Amino acid sequence: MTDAASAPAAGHSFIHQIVAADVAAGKQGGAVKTRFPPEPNGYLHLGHAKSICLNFGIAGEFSGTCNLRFDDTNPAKEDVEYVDAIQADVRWLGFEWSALHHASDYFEILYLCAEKLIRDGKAFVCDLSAEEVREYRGTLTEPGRNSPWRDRSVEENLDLFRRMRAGEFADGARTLRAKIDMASGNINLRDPAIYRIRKVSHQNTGDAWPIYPMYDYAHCVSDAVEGITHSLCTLEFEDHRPLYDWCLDQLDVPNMAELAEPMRRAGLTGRASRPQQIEFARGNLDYTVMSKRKLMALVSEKLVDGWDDPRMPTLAGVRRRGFPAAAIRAFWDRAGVTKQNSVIEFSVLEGCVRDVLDASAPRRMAVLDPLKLVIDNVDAAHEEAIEFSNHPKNPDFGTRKVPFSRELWIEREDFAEVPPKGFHRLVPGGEVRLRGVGIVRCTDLVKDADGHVVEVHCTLDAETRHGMPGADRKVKGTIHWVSAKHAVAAETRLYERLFTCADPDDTSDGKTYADHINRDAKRVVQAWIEPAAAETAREGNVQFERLGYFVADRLDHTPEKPVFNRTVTLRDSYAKR
RNA sequence: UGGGGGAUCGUCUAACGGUAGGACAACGGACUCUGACUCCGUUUAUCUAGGUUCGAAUCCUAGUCCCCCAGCCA
Repeated sequence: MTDAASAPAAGHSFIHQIVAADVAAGKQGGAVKTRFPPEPNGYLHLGHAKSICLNFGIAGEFSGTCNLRFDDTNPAKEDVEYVDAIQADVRWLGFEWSALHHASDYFEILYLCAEKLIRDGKAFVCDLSAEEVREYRGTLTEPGRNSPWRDRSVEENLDLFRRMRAGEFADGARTLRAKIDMASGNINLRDPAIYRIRKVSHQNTGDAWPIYPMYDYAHCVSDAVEGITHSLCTLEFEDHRPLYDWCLDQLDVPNMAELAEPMRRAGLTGRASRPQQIEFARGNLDYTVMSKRKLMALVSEKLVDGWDDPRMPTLAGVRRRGFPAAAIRAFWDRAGVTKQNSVIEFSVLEGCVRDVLDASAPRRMAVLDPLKLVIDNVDAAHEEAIEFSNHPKNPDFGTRKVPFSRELWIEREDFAEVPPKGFHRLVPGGEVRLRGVGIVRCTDLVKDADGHVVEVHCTLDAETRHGMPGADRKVKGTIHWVSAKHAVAAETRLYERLFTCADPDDTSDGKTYADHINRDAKRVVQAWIEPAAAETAREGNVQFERLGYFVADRLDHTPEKPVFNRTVTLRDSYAKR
């Protein structure tokens, strides 16, 4: 990251340019304050990670701050389980918020602002039912009609709104609506509801409020009272921006003296701002789904083993899969930030994961599909510990001892009685190097009644032992192994992509995402691993040489009963042929 | 046929009137006690049509295609 070419793309995004220009012009006193505002109604996924990286990234680059704010204005959908999980996920991703807030902490402020709108004749209490409101709204091509309640007096509106707040009316009986323009081409401006009656207990405020503010109204005010300068959100909010601006222009939050005390009570110590909303495109990935509804369905229909299933694109899922947080961050840097809808290939993410893991994961040996290899010229009682380096390039990783004996497990696919063209591994009469040991020649096979090879015999060329003068002799292949006597049994969970097609959201062929689920995306295999691998700490990444990167499961793994999840395979230019 | 956005290699992105560049993918090759890593090389792009200009991905005009919006969800 030393030159412009390798600098993070996000650093040169159009948003970066806007912010840089604002800072240079001294807007907002040159301050940069952002926020990541999830609704606590589900787990965070890779798409959220883009927003997190962007918001915290921009704040970091401009020496600003970034808040975590729970956009919890709809108690019916929200739960503390999610507010806890979201905090854990943001921290795991590697970010620390400047302040933690809830939109619900601002209910009093929001209420005061609504009264101001009413006093200024900019909002009214509407008695229309939900269906009636829909009828009055018009359509995309026809203007709407004014509500018959639109011209109530300020006094009546104030009285009614206070009684809404007092809980006098039933759910859905009335709403508070902004008085804007029922003929606007932008439907968001056709007198949108800003408060609704919902006698539902809230995960943060309990039963204190029978009315709850709507997103468009609550979000801009929340941004303003937190002193946010740049409010970054996704493209679908572009036509909400006029409403965002309308509310703030009517309210002039920074100059509302009556907010000083409530802001202090909400833990807000800074000055309010006049924030600006900037929209960017969501980040989509192929071979997965990212909508909360579909992820929720995968969990509730038990198509996966929970929100943190390693097949899930949730942050909890990719974490359990073994994707390092640094790889997720690098991925969103590579993907960039623009206003173009796009679907990024999963291989870009895998590339980032391999980059990080190649540098950071210690090497170990494991055999997933064992075939017995007997070295006839090694004594049956022979045991030795061979020293292996833990990383091929970085000596800082140190070394470990790997036990070696007469009988080994090798990978079944590393032996072929009739080798395909280009096969570099063990064949009858052929030679191959046993990693760290020396060159062996296959001398014999043992087959079962069905003709399957169950045991391979070979002899070790003593001159080629590691450290011996003949060790440099070239052979085409090197294979990994585990000493049968010393091997530790481990459960390995092999994962592949969750969907069989690149765009599971595409329903043009009459199928839905559920029809494209890859039922074989999880395979559990009993493996033999070298003793040092069993000692891996939970959530520790390793590379099982020639197989892939694996992570010791953060919940189930113990040195006695090791459990590894396959994070990603190694690139394999042979398998592709 | 209302409003708001967007179109550059297969994918993601850079360019801010001056050599269409990078990453990932793919394909070759070198190296290798991981068919990994690393290194080298190759293929492939400005939605269309006009216009302005010495020069256009960029500016103008007219089209085309794609995305979002009619919750008392966010």
